[in-house]
Amino acid sequence: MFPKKVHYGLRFLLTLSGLAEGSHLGVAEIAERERLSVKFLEAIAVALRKGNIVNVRRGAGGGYSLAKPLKEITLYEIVLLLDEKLDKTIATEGSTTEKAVGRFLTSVRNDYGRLLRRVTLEKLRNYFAEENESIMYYI
Amino acid sequence: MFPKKVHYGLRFLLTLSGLAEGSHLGVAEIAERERLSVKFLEAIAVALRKGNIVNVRRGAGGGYSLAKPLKEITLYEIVLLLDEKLDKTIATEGSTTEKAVGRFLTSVRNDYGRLLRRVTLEKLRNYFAEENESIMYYI
DNA sequence: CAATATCCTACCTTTTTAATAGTATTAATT
DNA sequence: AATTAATACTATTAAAAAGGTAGGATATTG
Repeated sequence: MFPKKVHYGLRFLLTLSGLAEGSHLGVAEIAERERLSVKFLEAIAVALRKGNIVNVRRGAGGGYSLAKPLKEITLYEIVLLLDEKLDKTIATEGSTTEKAVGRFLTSVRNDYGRLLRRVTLEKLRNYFAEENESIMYYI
Repeated sequence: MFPKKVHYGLRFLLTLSGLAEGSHLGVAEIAERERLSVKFLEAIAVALRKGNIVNVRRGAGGGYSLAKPLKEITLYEIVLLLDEKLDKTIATEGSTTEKAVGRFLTSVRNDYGRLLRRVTLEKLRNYFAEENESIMYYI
């Protein structure tokens, strides 16, 4: 249902969220930790930067950091930046059936958008924390 | 956001909803009215029949009819039958970030499913009725 | 200035979506 | 029973989107 870009983007942000205040992490480093393609992750990072989700510091010793805490980032922003499907308009022209179906599906898409806007990445962080706890028990 | 199959399927059902009780309409007839590919619409009709959304009468003089009124059909059923994306499971294995992201996105997908289950095709019919009214004014 | 990291453009491969064609099957009508 | 009108099935193809690669340009720190 969600493209890989969204999955990878969330893992990227999750990794950044573990960073100390004021520090940065490079894409190559993150890609290695997460076992993801460097080049593919680069493109995702650029998109997130353009959407003001992350800050960048270019050049040697640079990398990315979160522009705001996870609880202030909604899933809607992420999906909008990394999955172009959401904003392309549904045709509401043509025959009466076409118009009716177009308006109907548009209203559902709007409801879906509202749903995504209510979900923040704080929930993601909670899942992440849980996973790490359960690993702790093994040790 | 929704594939053509869903758009066409809804137009197909909308056309059937105008039918008198006990009568049937062939795919070729519907495809001509709606200016859709006969063969493509055939495949959609078969899927809807397998999902018990429509009844079929094969052979000469046959065709399709609604198996139940529009208000008893949810958008969830239609999307599930005509868009395979919704039921394929999201991976919740691998690294801790992968698991966390998997669980997070699965929960959102479930919320989306609940949203679709609350939407019935009665709303679609209302939009359709509106469109037809506004045409009436022109005449 | 050298090293390091992002940024940009173009390309390639695989998968999915959309559509088409031909044939087999079913059943009503004559 | 033959004819005809309809759905059902299988295979193929074309176009679009998703996923991934490659190389070099650009910026910035040390």
